[in-house]
Amino acid sequence: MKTRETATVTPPGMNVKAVNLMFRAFSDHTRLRILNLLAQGELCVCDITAILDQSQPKVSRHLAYLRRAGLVRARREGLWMHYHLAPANHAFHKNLLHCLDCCFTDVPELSRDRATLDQRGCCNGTKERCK
Amino acid sequence: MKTRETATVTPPGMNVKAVNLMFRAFSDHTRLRILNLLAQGELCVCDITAILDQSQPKVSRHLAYLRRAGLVRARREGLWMHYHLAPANHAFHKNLLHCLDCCFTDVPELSRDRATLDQRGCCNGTKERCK
DNA sequence: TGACTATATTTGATTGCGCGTATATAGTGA
DNA sequence: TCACTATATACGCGCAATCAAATATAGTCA
Repeated sequence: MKTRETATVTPPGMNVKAVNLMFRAFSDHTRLRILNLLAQGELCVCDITAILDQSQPKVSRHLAYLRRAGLVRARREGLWMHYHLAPANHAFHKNLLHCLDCCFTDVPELSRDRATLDQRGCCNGTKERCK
Repeated sequence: MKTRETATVTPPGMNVKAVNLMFRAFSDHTRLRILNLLAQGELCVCDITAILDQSQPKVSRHLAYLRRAGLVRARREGLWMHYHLAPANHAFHKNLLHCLDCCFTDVPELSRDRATLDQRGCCNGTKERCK
């Protein structure tokens, strides 16, 4: 087994280092926008790239960061990598996800991103080449 | 009026920048330990310095950071500066404070700090020179 | 006023982070 | 096998954050 998925998941008993890692994951403009989108449901990289209007390497780099922090998980389907939020196994993690659902509804940039997602949909549904 | 206290408080309608500032404030080892202590009640700089066993300039620098982020407030009493958590005026801010109260009880380093505070007390009570 | 104490800030070096660019990898289909 | 697509990673740069040490500020008391 080459994937170290389980090793990167935050353990139930957290230390300060793991806590910092999660906070840092939320402390970046682009990563916060990505997490906000994934809170709406699973998306592939090309969707995120298109909605955020950011370069593909940049988005991939941040997704790798979020994976290492135990905040997102990936699922491969052919060429596409689908990302979704990792289930929270700690009160702290749950609390952060709660922010995405409830506390950031009035942050203009994040609601704009959600609106873009709504009207654009995700290529996952159509299985067509990414717009 | 020279103090810009009100200008640094997070506005009710938050933008991504303000959100990042708050997350960043929680993303540092020392600052997280300070916030954890202040969640137990008001403390002066010499108390924090002694409990965390960190240099005074380092603690003051991080307290200034937390003040700029709108997370703590200061009150002068003679030579002593007393710091306390700022009241939360946004759901997101409330949620972060909730982490200090509930989500981090099982983080070893933070509970150790709280235990040290309990047995040592704060110089505020005795008004004596700082140990 | 001057000595003393608690706290704040500056300085200069170092480290970490995010970026764009280029390149590598992995899967598909001919 | 080869061409193509989606995604991931390596490299090098510039900027921001952190630190220790030194110094400045502000308040107290004689």
